[in-house]
Amino acid sequence: MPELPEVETVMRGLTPVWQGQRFTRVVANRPDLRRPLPEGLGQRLTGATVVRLGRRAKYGLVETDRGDTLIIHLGMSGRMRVDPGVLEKHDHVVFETANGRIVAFNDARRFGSLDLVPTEAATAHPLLAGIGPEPLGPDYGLALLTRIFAERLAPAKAILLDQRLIAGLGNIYVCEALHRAGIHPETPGGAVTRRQLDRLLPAIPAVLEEAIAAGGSTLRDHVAPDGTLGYFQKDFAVYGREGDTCTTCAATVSRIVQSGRSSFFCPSCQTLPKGSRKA
DNA sequence: CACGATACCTGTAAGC
DNA sequence: TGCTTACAGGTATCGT
Repeated sequence: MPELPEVETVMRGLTPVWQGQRFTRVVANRPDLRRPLPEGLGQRLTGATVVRLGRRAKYGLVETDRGDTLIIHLGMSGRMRVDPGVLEKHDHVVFETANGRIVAFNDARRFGSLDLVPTEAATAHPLLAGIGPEPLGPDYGLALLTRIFAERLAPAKAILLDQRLIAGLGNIYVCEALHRAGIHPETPGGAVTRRQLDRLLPAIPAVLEEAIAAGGSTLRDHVAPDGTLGYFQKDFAVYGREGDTCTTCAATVSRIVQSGRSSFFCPSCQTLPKGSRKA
């Protein structure tokens, strides 16, 4: 699930709960998620104070005064439940802080992961080392888009999903950004026109920032009404709207499958450039 | 190297 | 109602 905006929202929601707080108890209820949990996670975190919370791509980062950084990935179904009251199935790791707050990492499918590494090694961590520029960061621009699309045969959809090329985009926001830019998801990267790139350039940060704003607005006092952080409702133009009317024109939204994943698009707004063939 | 297919795991909704 | 199937917002790995 969680793509860049959801992870950003989760970390912003956790900030007032954890910032400056000391972990008093951290309990893992199972030995692994997608991968084994770090050895001695509870012991290593207990007594440490959170100095900073942040995000890189779809990874949440929690830096402590012991020089360690907790790296959180929510996978497809991961959520942070704040002050959950009663623990539920799939509350795999439970964090208690000195302010009496409780946060449960809940992940039914266990595609998520947690790791704890020295802060100076965090950016070199295998999970983070190969990740491309942040679309809301200083290295994002037309030069980046031009570079990642140029001379590629892979479809535009696959290029934007590739975390090594650009960070944080997932299935929803790629579909939405391509729709705004008028790019058919099967357009080979190298066939995307300059005109389309000019539209994509503002479309990507716009869909992300609008989603962050929508997530933030669901966080009344920084925690969603049901105590969970990780999912929020947003109205999408094409994602999940197969068979419905396009929000921009009168056409019907289509769904195709590309490398095993659904792509939603408007066949009227999003066209293949003349002369190009589907990737 | 670049790309697509598959596996990982559980829950939910739709179809029969 | 029950059983079966398809699908879900991600990514690592293994083919071709």
